Amino acid sequence: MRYRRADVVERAIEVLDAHGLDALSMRRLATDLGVQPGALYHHFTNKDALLSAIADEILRRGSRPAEIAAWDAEVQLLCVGLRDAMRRHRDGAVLIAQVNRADAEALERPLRAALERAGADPDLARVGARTLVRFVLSHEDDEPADFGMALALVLDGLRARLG
Amino acid sequence: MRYRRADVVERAIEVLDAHGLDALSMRRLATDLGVQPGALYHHFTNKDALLSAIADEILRRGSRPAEIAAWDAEVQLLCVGLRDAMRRHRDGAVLIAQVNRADAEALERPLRAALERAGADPDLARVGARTLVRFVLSHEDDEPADFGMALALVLDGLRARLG
DNA sequence: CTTTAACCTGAACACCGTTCAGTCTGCGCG
DNA sequence: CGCGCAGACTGAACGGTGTTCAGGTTAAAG
Repeated sequence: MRYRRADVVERAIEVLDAHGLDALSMRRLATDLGVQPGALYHHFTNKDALLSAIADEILRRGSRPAEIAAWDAEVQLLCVGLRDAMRRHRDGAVLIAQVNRADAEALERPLRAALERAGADPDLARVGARTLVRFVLSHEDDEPADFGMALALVLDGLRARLG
Repeated sequence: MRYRRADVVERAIEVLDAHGLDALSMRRLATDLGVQPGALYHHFTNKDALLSAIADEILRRGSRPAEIAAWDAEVQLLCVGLRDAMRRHRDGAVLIAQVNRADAEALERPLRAALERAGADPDLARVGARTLVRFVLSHEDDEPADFGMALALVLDGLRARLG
């Protein structure tokens, strides 16, 4: 059997869901594919690149078309969407947080755009978007009610600055 | 030379500051102490226990006596104190965040107490404290101005609920 | 001076990410 | 059909990692 990049990513996500991020080693994934470990380096320059591809795929599957709504409803929708995408996979938040550390821009962009459209100045939009992303990434394991309460807290803070 | 637990922790912090968390392996630390790797397991049951002891020491050094002040000033002081303690050491936030995942209670307690003293109900105090801790841990590398702005955002959200 | 507990050795086990020269194989082209 | 080629893979190694453990050493207390 010969694989392409996308096949490897898909199988990696299966290993992730079944055994967790700690178990997702290059060797384990290779064995799972019935292939030598070195073969994976034909598809990805290193493990970080593989994890990055997995994160992209997870987020791609979870992305929804933008909706026209009030800015706070839109921000809430983006945050909940991100949270849901993460939570569909074991250790999803840890994985995405790890990748996000290398490329924070990607996740923050839509939130920043929403805040700017709501009238936030660039600094507030940047800081607000970053705060929200990190907030969502760090609340993976919380009860939905707690997450909602915490999100409302941050949104109130933004509301006080946007009117 | 023979060492005690505290000696090992202190040397570990030196290695951390000089070479970063990635370089802080049991072997590296053992070599640095002029000792076999296995010797470290006489002082700590495993690496996590060592990292936990390091985090405790870093936080202990950074702790200050409680001050009597308005609740928001007190909360701000606690957050800034935590941030400062982390930032005194290379990769301090990553290390403490890692340990905090296993024992979140310790860092949240003082904040929760402050919020409860300010009149927050138990749920709000718990969620608020957790949000603040995670917020501080994830903003290690930010400019002080950005950190201040983001903290003000969360504090505003709390103010809107506490009056 | 002896006992005892703390500390450490030396070696091994089972993993990890990564590299690379060489080999195989499926597919399009002539 | 056969050829060539590029993408996919092998097999083996390199230098790391955390961890275990039976046995040896050493400092300090009685």
